[in-house]
Amino acid sequence: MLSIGDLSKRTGVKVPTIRYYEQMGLIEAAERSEGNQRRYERQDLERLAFIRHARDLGLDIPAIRDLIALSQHPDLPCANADRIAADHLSAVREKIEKLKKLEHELERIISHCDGHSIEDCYVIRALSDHGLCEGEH
Amino acid sequence: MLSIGDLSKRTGVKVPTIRYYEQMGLIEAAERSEGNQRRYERQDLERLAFIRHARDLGLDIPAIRDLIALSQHPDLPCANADRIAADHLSAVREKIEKLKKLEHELERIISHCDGHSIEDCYVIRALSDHGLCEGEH
DNA sequence: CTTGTAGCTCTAGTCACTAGAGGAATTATC
DNA sequence: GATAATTCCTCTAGTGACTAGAGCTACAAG
Repeated sequence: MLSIGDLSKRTGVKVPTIRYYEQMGLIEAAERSEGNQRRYERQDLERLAFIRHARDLGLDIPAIRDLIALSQHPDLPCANADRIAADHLSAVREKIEKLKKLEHELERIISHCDGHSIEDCYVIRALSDHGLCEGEH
Repeated sequence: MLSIGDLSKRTGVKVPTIRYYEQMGLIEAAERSEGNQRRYERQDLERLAFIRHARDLGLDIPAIRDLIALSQHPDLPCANADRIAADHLSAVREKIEKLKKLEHELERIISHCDGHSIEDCYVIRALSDHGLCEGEH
């Protein structure tokens, strides 16, 4: 039987976050000690590690809820789980594309600035005048 | 003299967002009509376009506040403005790196899944068992 | 038995908006 | 000039995934 602090140390998920996940329905409400403190078992450890892992991959809570639900029906086809992952992958790729555009624009603006006064500062001027930009954003 | 709606149409910034920017101190409190409605001038249009542009580049509100303050001292050196942009560029690059790692991990997980049952689903298994991952995350 | 740590609940704060309620002002139409 | 439609006002609360803090209780060590 683990306390919430033990669970936290073993999974790297902070104590308030564990309580938050319980509230969000990602983990079942834990059993309690006589003094009303949460007590966990190995099962909960695994569940929380799963959640942690999915969060690290950037999945949001509704997606994780879905994956947990799916994982409890081992006999179903896994197309749905694959779809959740694939959709997330698309979203990640889109974000990368957007950020790359920003990266290039920022590089360009910065490299154009000669570093003298604000009056001539290309950073400020580029922000003031969209016409100095390349591409749309 | 423009109404808030006119300003919104011309800059692409939504009406409530304009009011929000006023509240955040990014734009000065506008003059009011007799009936207490905001009235704007060309100056405000330019300021708002500047803000919009900076937000599109991903700068946060405190950074924009700083840039606005700087832009009002044309005689100062522009090192500070450049630094804000350069710091933001670093942050953008870090995000890209993190997302690329996620992208690869997701690709790997998805490609390993044979698409049959949840029981064997690599997506679910990879989440359950960190040992199946490459790299740290 | 006391002290210190860890636990409990509940509320509010983060960021940059967005949505909605309930009411007043302005503009367009008749 | 009356009415209707649209826009505007303020204020509050909600978003996601936590995080911080207040005020209190439980438990372990010495």
